[in-house]
Amino acid sequence: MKKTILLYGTILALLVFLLKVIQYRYLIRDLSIEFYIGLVAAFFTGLGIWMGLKLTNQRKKSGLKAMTLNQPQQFDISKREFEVLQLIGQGLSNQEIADKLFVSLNTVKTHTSNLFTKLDAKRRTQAIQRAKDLGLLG
Amino acid sequence: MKKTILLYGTILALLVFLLKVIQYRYLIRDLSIEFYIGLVAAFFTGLGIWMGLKLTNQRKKSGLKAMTLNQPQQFDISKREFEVLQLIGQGLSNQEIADKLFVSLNTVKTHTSNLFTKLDAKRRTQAIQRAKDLGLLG
DNA sequence: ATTCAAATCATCCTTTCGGGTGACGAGAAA
DNA sequence: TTTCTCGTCACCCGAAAGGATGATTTGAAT
Repeated sequence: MKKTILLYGTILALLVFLLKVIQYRYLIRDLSIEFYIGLVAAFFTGLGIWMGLKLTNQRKKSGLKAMTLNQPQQFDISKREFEVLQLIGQGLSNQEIADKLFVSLNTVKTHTSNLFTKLDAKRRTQAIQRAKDLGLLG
Repeated sequence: MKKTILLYGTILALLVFLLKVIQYRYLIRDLSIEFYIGLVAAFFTGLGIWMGLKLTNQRKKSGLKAMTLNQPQQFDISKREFEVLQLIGQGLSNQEIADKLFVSLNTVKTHTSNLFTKLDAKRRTQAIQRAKDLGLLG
């Protein structure tokens, strides 16, 4: 980051210097101040976009780190609860989850209740949101 | 997009004009051309970063799958239904959606019913999944 | 003017969810 | 051994969600 700022400042200084040189060498100072400004504006707009992309790329990288799946244990979520959470995220009903995990509907409901408490969610749709924010789900 | 370009050009023109005015009014033209350039550079760098973020935000949501979000109209989903769909995706209950959109609970239920039919989903959690698969939600 | 889609709201009814509580066995940890 | 967590299951009850159907209004298109 410091490198970027330094590079940035250097480019700016160089550009100013370059313009100065052109200015004093060819004496076109009065002819096209607008041209200069337009040039600088266009150049730095592009540079800004580039920087913006770089910044978002870093965010994507950090997002990918989160995408490498945070461990549910870090949020007091047990393995079984996490299984249920994943199935909820896939849009399954409690009954379908129960069938898929070979347990009773009541068991699934217990797990979901605990999940909602631990994720601070009131609904399963909210739980999905929370889980994704926490990097627990893709 | 055209609006953005127009706005952009307008801002640029205004800035140039402003500098011109300052230049001829206070006769400080020779004193600080670097200052002008720096100002313009900083301003347009910020503008570029802002534009870059705007551009990447729109592509960020779709992630690895597609570059742009699909339009809900392509799936016979009306604007209002899409609004409801988005709020569902944010984990809101029907009542909360009704409050946020200033309509009755029954209206929201009608929209959700139509959504489930159009998305071939049985539950709202499933609808979220389908919508994301179709590139309708981030 | 007529047609049509969208948005709105309603009623009735069923299913699913969610909260609260209690219980019991297995295994790990103290 | 005792304690504790985890996973399992049950019951009750209220809230939320979902299905089916019909009605009204408004705005846009024909």
